[in-house]
Amino acid sequence: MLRILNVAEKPSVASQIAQTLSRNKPQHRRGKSKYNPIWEFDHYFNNQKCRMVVTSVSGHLMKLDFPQQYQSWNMIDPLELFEAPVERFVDEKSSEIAKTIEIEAKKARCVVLWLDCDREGENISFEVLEHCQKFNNRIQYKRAIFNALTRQDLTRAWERLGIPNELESISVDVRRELDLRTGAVFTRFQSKLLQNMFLGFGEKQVISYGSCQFPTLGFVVDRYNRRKNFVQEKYYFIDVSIKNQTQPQDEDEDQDQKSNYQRNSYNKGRNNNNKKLIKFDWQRRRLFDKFCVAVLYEMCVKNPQATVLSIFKKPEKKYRPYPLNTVELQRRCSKRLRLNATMIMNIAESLYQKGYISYPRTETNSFPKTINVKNLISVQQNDQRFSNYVNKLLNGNKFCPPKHGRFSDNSHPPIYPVKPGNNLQGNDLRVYEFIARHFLACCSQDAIGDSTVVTIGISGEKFTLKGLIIREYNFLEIYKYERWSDITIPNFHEGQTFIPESILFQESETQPPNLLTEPELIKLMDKEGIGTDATIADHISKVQYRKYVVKERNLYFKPTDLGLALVESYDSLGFQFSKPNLRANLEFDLKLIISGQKNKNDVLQNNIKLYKDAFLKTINNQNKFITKLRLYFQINPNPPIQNNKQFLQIMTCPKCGPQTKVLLRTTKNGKTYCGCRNYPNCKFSIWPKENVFSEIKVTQVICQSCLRNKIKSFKCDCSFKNIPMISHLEPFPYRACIYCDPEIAEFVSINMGATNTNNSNSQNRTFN
DNA sequence: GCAAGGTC
Repeated sequence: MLRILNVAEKPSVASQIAQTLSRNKPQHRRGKSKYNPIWEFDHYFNNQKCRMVVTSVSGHLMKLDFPQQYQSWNMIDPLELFEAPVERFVDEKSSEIAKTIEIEAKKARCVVLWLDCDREGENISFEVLEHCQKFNNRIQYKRAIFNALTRQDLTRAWERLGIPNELESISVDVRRELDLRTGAVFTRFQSKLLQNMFLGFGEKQVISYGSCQFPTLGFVVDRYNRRKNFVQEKYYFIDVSIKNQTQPQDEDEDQDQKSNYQRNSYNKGRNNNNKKLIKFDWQRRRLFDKFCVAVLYEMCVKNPQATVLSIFKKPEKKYRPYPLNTVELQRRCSKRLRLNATMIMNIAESLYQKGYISYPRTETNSFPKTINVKNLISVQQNDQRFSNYVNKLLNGNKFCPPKHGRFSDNSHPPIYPVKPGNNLQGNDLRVYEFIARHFLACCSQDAIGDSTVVTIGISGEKFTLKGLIIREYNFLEIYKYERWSDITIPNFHEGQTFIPESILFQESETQPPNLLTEPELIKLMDKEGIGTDATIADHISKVQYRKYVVKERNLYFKPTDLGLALVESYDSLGFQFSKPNLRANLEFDLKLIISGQKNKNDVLQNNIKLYKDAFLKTINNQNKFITKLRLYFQINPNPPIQNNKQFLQIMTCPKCGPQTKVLLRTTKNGKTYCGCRNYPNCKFSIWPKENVFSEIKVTQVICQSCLRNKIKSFKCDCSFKNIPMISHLEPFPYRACIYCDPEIAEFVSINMGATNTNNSNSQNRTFN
């Protein structure tokens, strides 16, 4: 029978597809990975009976990385990582999943790719496809395109299978490669520089750079600096109050008061408790010109009679929230429950695994038509905390269909509770309860009130007072995370006049902004496109883990010296690493790749050039960079390695050919030598007997002697053109061939390593 | 020992 392999992005989706298409009768068996089972059932494909095999990966199947010879931080110049080859291979962590797919692909005629319908999903599609084709090069393939995991969507996707979108996938390849290269280059560079040059950094302390980490850090630093550099300014305003629960007086009730105002700020109620006063807002709010406010104030005091100019009444609403997506879950829980985003996501993940809530990684904030929200509401009927309210929604007239937000990931619905959370405890309970209350709130009506805005005039100045009477709390009854309060004010009528309780000349100062809180940071990252709903929490954790940022009082993010030093160092060179622009520009380019307006290589090469130029500039201006760092850290008087000489290219490798360089290197024991970049594949190396390599320079001179004799016999194609010269030999500079000059031979030994020739004498030969 | 993005 025709056998079709179906692969989803995660086990839950595989299960959903199998349940739906099989009409709830799939057979279940274990795969090689215990987390990714296989479902089987009979089905029809183009009216032909087929055997469906449905399984899943867990996110990306493959990993992108440099080949093994580029893994050494000590032996590889970070600069090389801009051009070094990169390899895509099955991630060790996914090896069992890959095995399942291999086995099933061998037996299948066709693979249908049910990966999430987003950029990453498109990329994973090609990873899965490539892996299938490796073991079955005749396998056919199709892409299932679906917007939700509903029967309707899945069935339609099955009936109208398409092809994977290669451009979308390519855009992800570009992002991955750039993130890898730039991350590795700058991480190694900064880590080594700080470890070697400054005190206080452990040999293993990684000072990472990442295209999302740095903007995240940048947001924190930016707010910190705005606060630090804030200049307080005095401002002035007029404060008009009336007595609370006092009916306004008629104008001629107390003529004596007027004369009192003329003397000074008169406060009729000064013996009363101030809390009993109701303050009007000055329509000018505040002015920075003291004299100006003083003049206006004097006018008011001289003629303090207030006249009610207008009374404006209108209904007012407090809007219920949109259906919950991941970013809002993190932002709101972080704000209201004071949990950090990583913790929230871990809890949400575990609630999802235990079946309490729907899939928690979603961008979608509107419910698809296929989901009956009333059924979801009824889930909460048995929960004592919610049963009364649920009753009002389902049996009263309090239900209102949720609003439609404008975000969608075309795959997952908003987050909602799936079963009652009666047994939960601690933070699990708090997060669950938030999700449940939020869900019920978004199925409720907006809160309704009546607002009254009273405007009065005193000597030409206007003051307003706003009152609010809440008529129906509606969603606020269940959503305890938001407040809306009655503001009771006395009754006024237009044209009415009265003498205020007090008119005061007030001065105050502008306040610096607070340090950044986690909900604010989440909002900024989301807005500026730093990270995704699923990774924002990771980036926030990472900048703390890396000690760039600390959280104070479990509330405010503050940059550390390290965080500030890094941002300022790159800033001093004019690089916007800590700003969101670079990432945003890349995102823009990726969209152009997808729309076919730019090609992969252009974007890749342009961006590599951008970062490479920045890196070269960083190295060439290391002093500038280091000067900034010295403001925060002390120089290590005994640096372990001469960092700047670490990666000098000495010559091309006589064994590997002109593409491969021989580099100046240092052993763990601090001994300097030259070694082929291709180590451990090539063991060619030059060992000085004394430490004579510190001044090695490369020349373009060809050694005629070598061409004719010894070297050639070692199959070292001596067409290499570079001859090191060693400076401490007289006359300076001493210029000679490192291979055949007897003077040099006294100072160096050359290890050719194992060669492919049959000449066993050629191994480990020295020059003596 | 490095990134960001999927995911368990």
